[in-house]
Amino acid sequence: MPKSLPLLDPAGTAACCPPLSAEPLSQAQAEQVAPLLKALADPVRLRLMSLVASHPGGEACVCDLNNAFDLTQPTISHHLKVLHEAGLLERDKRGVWVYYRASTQALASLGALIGDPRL
Amino acid sequence: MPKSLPLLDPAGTAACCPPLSAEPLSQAQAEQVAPLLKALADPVRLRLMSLVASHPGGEACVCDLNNAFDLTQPTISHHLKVLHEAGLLERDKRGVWVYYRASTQALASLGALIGDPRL
DNA sequence: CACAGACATCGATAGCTGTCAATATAGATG
DNA sequence: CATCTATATTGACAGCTATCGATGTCTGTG
Repeated sequence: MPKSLPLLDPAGTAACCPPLSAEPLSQAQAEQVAPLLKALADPVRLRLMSLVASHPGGEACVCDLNNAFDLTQPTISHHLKVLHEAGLLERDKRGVWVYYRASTQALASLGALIGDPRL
Repeated sequence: MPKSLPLLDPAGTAACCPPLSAEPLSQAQAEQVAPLLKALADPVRLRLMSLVASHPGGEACVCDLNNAFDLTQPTISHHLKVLHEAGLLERDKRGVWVYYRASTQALASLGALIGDPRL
């Protein structure tokens, strides 16, 4: 049965941390957050996230994404896997097609951590 | 004379882009933003940013930072250089000591781009 | 000037990563 | 079952990067 889960820890990762400038991140926290940023820190993956997030309906089919780049299909597949394993993209296979959807929670947490509210 | 500058483009980089989910990033935009994320996408550098940003006065001396890690001084120096060249840390040499300060503008822009306001 | 301390740079090395071509898998369809 | 199409996996390779030890540079001090 669908359990009414706590709804936190979007990517099994980081809604964990106070903003960067509040108090210093522990090593454990840093090692938890870094992989998320690493997944995002690539031009192709940034555009993939953006394409998916801005797609009508909030999801995009791999077939659409492949055509947006001058890269081979395995390469795109690789980048999607990286983003998915980081918890930034959710997969949904429907028939022969696979749809990806951005994890708005994970993105929001990351954004909040980096873009300090104070200032 | 101090000019009342536009106040944008914090790191010569990215206050450039609409949030990820508004409309797809161009390749040029992605290639502009990715280096910032890459600089941040390392546990040591994340902690360095956090240590500096959360330090009283908003700045920290390298001598303080060195002791916070089990790494050699050249390695810390290297990471600081990466962050500085990305535009995320500002350097200020005062006598023998060097102080670093987080670029709150760059961080805010990045955070805004990633953590979509909608939702 | 000589020296000591703070920080940066250099050179080397092991490990990671983006890309591709080739191949596999899995769903739809005849 | 045979085949086509969409996506994933594998293996290989070039390029990047985190780290270190050694050394250089600059600054204050005796």
